[in-house]
Amino acid sequence: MTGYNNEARIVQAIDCLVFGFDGETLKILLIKRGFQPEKGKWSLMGGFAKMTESLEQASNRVLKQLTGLDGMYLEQLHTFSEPNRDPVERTISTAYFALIDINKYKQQLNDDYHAEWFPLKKMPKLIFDQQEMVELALKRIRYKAALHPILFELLPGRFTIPQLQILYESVYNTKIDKRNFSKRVLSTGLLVKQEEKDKSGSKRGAFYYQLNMQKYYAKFQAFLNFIPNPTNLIS
Amino acid sequence: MTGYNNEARIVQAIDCLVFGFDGETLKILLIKRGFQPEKGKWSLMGGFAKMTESLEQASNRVLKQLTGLDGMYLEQLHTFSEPNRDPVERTISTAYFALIDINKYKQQLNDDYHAEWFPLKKMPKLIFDQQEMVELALKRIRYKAALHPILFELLPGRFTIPQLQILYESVYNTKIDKRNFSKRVLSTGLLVKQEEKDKSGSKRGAFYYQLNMQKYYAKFQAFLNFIPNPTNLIS
DNA sequence: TCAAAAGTGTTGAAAATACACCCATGG
DNA sequence: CCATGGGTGTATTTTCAACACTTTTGA
Repeated sequence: MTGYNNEARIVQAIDCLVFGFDGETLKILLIKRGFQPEKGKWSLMGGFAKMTESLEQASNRVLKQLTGLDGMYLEQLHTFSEPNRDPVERTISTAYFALIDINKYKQQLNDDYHAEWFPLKKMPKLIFDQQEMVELALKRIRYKAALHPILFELLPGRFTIPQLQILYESVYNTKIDKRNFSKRVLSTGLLVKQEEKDKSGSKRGAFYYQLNMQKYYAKFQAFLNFIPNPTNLIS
Repeated sequence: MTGYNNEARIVQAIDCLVFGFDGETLKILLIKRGFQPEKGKWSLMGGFAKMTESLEQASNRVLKQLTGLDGMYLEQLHTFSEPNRDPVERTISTAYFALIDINKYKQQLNDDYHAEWFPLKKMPKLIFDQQEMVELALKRIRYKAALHPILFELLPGRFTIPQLQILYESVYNTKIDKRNFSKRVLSTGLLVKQEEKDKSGSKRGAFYYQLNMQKYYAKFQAFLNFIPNPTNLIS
């Protein structure tokens, strides 16, 4: 026996949803397709699984090509398998989402793929079922970030509490009381106050914080509360 | 252009993790493989995606074959893609888990697949990476059931609060105070008290409850609390 | 000196926990 | 009549939400 006889063999794709935060708003990285079909349209960065690599390896390979980055936060989102989702040929695609520090993103790779960051509200229409992928990823991020500290993946190694608050506010499209917010995040014990201040955002300056990586890994799976009344937000 | 040239084509499998509750403990439905490879060993019920069906359709097809049931709770768990996970041939498998009312399960189908329910603690070793699938499914169920009312899918249309409590206790392998438990579940507003009692478990009898399906669908995504101190349980 | 953002504390309300006794009934 | 499981209430603690003023400093 050298294989499964009589079973269909299907092209297996991956699509990568890359999110970043520029200090103001959550953004997604899209490429301008340089090939058919849908040449010239905006799309997610994708690729195909090779015979000898896992889908995680394929995603990391594609993300490295696109961003120059390794070892970023990457999570399997969902596998999309509608028979007609790809007009070229029956294709099954597993979507992954990545959260990166937008500052580490390698600008010079832009040109190869004509990649561009889009605020989610200004995102162009995407090809195939990619719109659905983005919506699902946003839901997942909002869900998970209400309970787990994933949004730190979007920030540089040092960040201020006001920066962090703007990030949460932009992800949930809401305003949060700053007194309660800082109490909540500091009570997790994940943050270590630095001596230096970030003077770029104000005259007085805001203290930098860093993640305590020990506690970050230890508490990642715990239910923490980052968002007031999450029940009201996630419908 | 009639397809993607030069891309690998891979056999796409699905594996179904079927969970049930017998009033005492959470169980999983396994089949005894009647074919190679690993003939005679216990395994999940699986199948292959046909060219013209989605993976959801494939899972439902396979589950109908196995259990005789339609329309059960079914959720995509994860896609497993290690190149060597299947010794026969490179195969990618998307795992789905189903929660069913064990009483609706059609016993007569047993014989076709030599299917059997196993308490999770007494589960035999499974083939390939199926052990990993079961562990991941359990994690997902525990996670989700702490916040959302999915465990009702395991119960018959009418059930008592003591039955429900035993279910939660067995899923989380813990003891819960019955006064606080009934307060918690009743406060969700999801349960409708019936006039009749279940006399099978005690002389006095326990009132039956039914789900208010309107509210069940409406509140499914909300964060409800079914478990005390979930942070301590889910590590 | 003043505009603009950072930082901090208290109080009341709501939710969660701990805990123990009475009830109904079949045998 | 009694053993067994079903059902319920309260007091305490903890958590969450609402809310406003002072500090710093570059321009």
